[in-house]
Amino acid sequence: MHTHSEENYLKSIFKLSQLGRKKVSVKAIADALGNNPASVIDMLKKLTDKNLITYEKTSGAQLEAEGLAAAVNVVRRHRLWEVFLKEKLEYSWAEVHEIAEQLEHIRPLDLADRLDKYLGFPEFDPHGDPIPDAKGKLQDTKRMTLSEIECGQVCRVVAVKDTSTDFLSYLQQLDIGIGTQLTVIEKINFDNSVKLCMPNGVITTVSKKFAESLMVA
Amino acid sequence: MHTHSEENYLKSIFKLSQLGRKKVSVKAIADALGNNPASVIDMLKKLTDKNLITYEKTSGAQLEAEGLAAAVNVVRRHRLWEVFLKEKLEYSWAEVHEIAEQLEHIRPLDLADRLDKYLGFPEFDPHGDPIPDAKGKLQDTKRMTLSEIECGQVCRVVAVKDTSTDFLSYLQQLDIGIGTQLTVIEKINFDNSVKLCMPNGVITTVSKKFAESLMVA
DNA sequence: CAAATAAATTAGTTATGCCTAATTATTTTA
DNA sequence: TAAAATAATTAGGCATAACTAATTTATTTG
Repeated sequence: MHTHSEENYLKSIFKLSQLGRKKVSVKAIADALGNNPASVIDMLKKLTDKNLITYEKTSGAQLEAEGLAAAVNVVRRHRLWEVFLKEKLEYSWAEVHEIAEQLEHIRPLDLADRLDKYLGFPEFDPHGDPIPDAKGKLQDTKRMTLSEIECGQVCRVVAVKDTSTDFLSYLQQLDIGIGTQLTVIEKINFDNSVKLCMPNGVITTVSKKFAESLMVA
Repeated sequence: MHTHSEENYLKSIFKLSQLGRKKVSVKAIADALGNNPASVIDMLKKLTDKNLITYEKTSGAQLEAEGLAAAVNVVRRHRLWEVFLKEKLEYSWAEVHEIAEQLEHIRPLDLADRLDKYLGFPEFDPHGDPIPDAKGKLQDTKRMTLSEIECGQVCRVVAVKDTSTDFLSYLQQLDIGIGTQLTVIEKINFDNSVKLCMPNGVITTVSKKFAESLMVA
């Protein structure tokens, strides 16, 4: 099928396009993969030749049907292996990702289906992300505001309700953006403020107003 | 640590040296890996520079301590994954090898130890080959003649007791050599002849005399 | 033992997938 | 809007790990 590297690019484009706009910039991909933008261009050309993506100079990359299917499949394999590593081999939440990065490329494709069955068809990976089914259908996660999330739950930012500069710059200051994973540590009854754990482990408390302005899934 | 390719070469050298002499020829490695002899030479030089093997022009390759340890570790990982694929994912005897070829390279090394524990510290893989323990110690398999093998058991040829040309050329004709896997299908009471299944699925019947001349493990 | 055969080696090539440095486009922003 | 900053692109290179073709070294065998 596709090389490991091609799969990694497709996965990155998929994840980035899930967040922001449809067209994914070269820089975004380069940052996501830790590669040089020049290398990204090389690969985008290759993926275009294979009809996996649409890409024209200066515009961003966008997945074609076949590329999308391949990307979702990689995500599926990745998340299934994460469940395996966590549930069966007792790896911690933090360790599973890196190992799954390798396991996600193992062939044949029916390996994922067997693993899926063996694991009891899990719907979410250890990070709370939904696992696409064998047909590539992604659970559509219900969107809600951060204020509705229960204590201890993990969610990720999917949109903002308030687009004021004040709110956006505050988000930027907190290093929260579309896609950021947030864990709700505590909900303060007194004023409905919410204590959050950031992906890097930093703990922040945000106000009720803030929590009601952020859409998560 | 080492690249996938390096690991594959080390594993090959290990397996080949387990059978015949200590020094493994370029051609043997090339045949085992399906690579060109020229490619093998390139890699032998690289492995020599890394002190993983000893290799001088025209002589064969021999594993150094570090290379041996790495090779045994790859074998261990390979066989553990085979057990997983067979026992947990219900793959057939025949399918597990190819998939394990990929899985054996996944890092970190402690993945194998966790898998080992999870599988209940199995001693043999689905082909009947012993699984090295975490310290790299290989179960020393007891050698016996083919005639002593029970019905249904899998074994592999480790030596010949009879070195006559007649016997050796008969072996060659049957395509049986050192390392060949044999499955004992049936033992005929009448004359103690043995019905064998070859790795390619061909069924052959051999005499008592033959079975007593072949050392297996 | 010398010719024939087989094995080992060298030299040069290729495809992947990455890189740096230099250049060109596009956005920002003053 | 023009200069500055950021992003995209091109050109050229490098390492890995394979290859082919030509050559040298070893081993068989007549």
